[in-house]
Amino acid sequence: MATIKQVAQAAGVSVATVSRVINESGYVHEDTRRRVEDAVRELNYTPNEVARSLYKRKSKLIGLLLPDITNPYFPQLARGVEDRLQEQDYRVILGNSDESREKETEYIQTFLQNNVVGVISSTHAPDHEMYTGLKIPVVFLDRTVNDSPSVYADGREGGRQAARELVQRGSARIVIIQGPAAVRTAMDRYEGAAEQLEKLGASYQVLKTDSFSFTEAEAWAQELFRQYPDSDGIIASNDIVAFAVLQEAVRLGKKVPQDVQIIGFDDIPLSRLLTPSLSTIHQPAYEMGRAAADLIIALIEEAYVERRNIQFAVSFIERQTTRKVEL
Amino acid sequence: MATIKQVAQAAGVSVATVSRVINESGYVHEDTRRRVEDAVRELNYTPNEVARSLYKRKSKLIGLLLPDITNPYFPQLARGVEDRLQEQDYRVILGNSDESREKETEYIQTFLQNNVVGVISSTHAPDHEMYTGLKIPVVFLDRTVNDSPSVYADGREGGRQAARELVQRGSARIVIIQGPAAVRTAMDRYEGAAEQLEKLGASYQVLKTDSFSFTEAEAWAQELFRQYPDSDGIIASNDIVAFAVLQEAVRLGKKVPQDVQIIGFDDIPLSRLLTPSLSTIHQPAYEMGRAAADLIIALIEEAYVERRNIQFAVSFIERQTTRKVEL
DNA sequence: TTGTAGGCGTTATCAA
DNA sequence: TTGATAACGCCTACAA
Repeated sequence: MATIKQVAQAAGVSVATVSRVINESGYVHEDTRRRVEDAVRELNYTPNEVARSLYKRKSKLIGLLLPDITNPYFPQLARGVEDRLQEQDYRVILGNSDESREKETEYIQTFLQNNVVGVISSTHAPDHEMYTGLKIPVVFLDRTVNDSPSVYADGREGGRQAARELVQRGSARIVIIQGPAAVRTAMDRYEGAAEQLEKLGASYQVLKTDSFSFTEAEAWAQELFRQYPDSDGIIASNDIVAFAVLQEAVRLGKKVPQDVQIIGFDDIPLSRLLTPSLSTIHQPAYEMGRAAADLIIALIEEAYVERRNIQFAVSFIERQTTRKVEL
Repeated sequence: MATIKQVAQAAGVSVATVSRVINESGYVHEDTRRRVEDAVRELNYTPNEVARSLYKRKSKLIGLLLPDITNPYFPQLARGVEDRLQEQDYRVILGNSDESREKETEYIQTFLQNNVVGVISSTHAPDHEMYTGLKIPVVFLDRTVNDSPSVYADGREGGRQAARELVQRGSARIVIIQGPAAVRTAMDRYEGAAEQLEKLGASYQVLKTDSFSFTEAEAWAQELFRQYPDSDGIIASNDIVAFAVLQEAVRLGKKVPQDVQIIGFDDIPLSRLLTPSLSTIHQPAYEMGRAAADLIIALIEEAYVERRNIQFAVSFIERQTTRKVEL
């Protein structure tokens, strides 16, 4: 990697002049500009971001903290974030927190040590001091936070929709699978569903679970039908759990959607390829990622940002785990 | 963020001394060490990695270049890489290349600008000059490369296994779905399968496809049964395609695995939750990610590294899209 | 229009 | 055992 000094030498000017042309700042004669540009090309020079970062006390790096990239919902968020950031010449440092405060703090710390200019986090502890004390902007992604910048989907409405669709399609003994109580979004979905079912005067049961993980999804699915064997409509806490529920239902010889209808949440890419394909509540994850990136960039680059809380609408995606509604 | 100067002042020593204690280098009196440590704690000081990086001309950053984190196979690799790197205090800058040379070069460039000390790449162009010209170590992940450090699974053997298992379970009109010709691993799988089928004297057909994407998987599945309606055994190019094939088979009223058996490749987490669950060739993605991280760290920190090419064994995971073999 | 020089936060060399 | 100080590569007053 060539340095600015070498370019200066090659072009027969001072480093200041080189700096001026590459940053397009200050005056520089057309001729010398050309000479410098030639030298830059010649030496294949690109500025050392580290030196820049040291001087300016800020970088083009943004920290992205996700619970677990392995969970099928997050890659889409990550991709959205990354794509948008990339377009604006920012780069992302990735961290998997596993919802652990300790890991989160550690990452935030090293983000800071690397002069990141902002962080996008999908955390359960948005009001933890590790965030509130931060001097750089933070955007909470997939988390509802009122007084801090955030991008999220309307989980509550999603829950309502799921409930509505199920009832409309004739389920009468509905079970809501409630996700981890600590996860705000999971609770939103649950509350929305419960609220709507009550409003409709439908009876329902609740199965409490405490994680979204692959491995445990199967166990819950079994538990579900053990406790509520005659349930005819399941509102799953997310698509993964819905996959497991479908599998268990089939194993028990139930017909889906005839005997039991299932609705997931998230609309991960594979739910369309499931057999039968999964009816679910769609969250525009990729767009949400992009929006979060947009927001953090705005917060970094602009003095004032109007819309600091961006809510995305969710939508019911009708596929094959729910019955056709009679018109 | 406190600086070393502030710590020095607080401890009543010079920055050199502070540097010595935090780096545990050179002599420093026990008493002053304590004073410094107190100051460090007091001010909550952590060294600025950017300044360090500038001086040392290297960072604790490693670039990770993946085709598309959204493809269910990659998050596991990424997680493995990230976990291991994190344990050794390295951080990862993530990039999605979409297999585009242009994007790859751009990322490599900015990685360099940020003083990354190594890159882990899952590229199709390992011998492109952007890699060969690099002065920092590169590990190719999920790509077979003979003369460069790499971590990969034995795709060829995977293909053979898939073929063997299918024949053993009675499929006689097998179709191999061949992935993108440009993708070495896809070709390995294909060749392994073809080779084994020939060896077994089994007849087979080939359906050529040119990407692994979600959206097109369905189209290929349709194409597959249009061209080979009486096929009774499918070796899919990966699990996603297998998902699509299963879906199409069911749609056509075929019974799986009675009428047609299906074998996937990768063993993405959701294939276990599919209904019927997907028989597939397992690649230890997470471990491969970790191994790649181990390898890059070794290449960075050690003068000589013995095992520069690490091959992982694959294994057949028997689930429900293949018949039980008669003993 | 251009160049000099100081400083960003660290580390390492060299004297003291 | 400790402290000045140069240097890493860049940017920006300020001077010329």
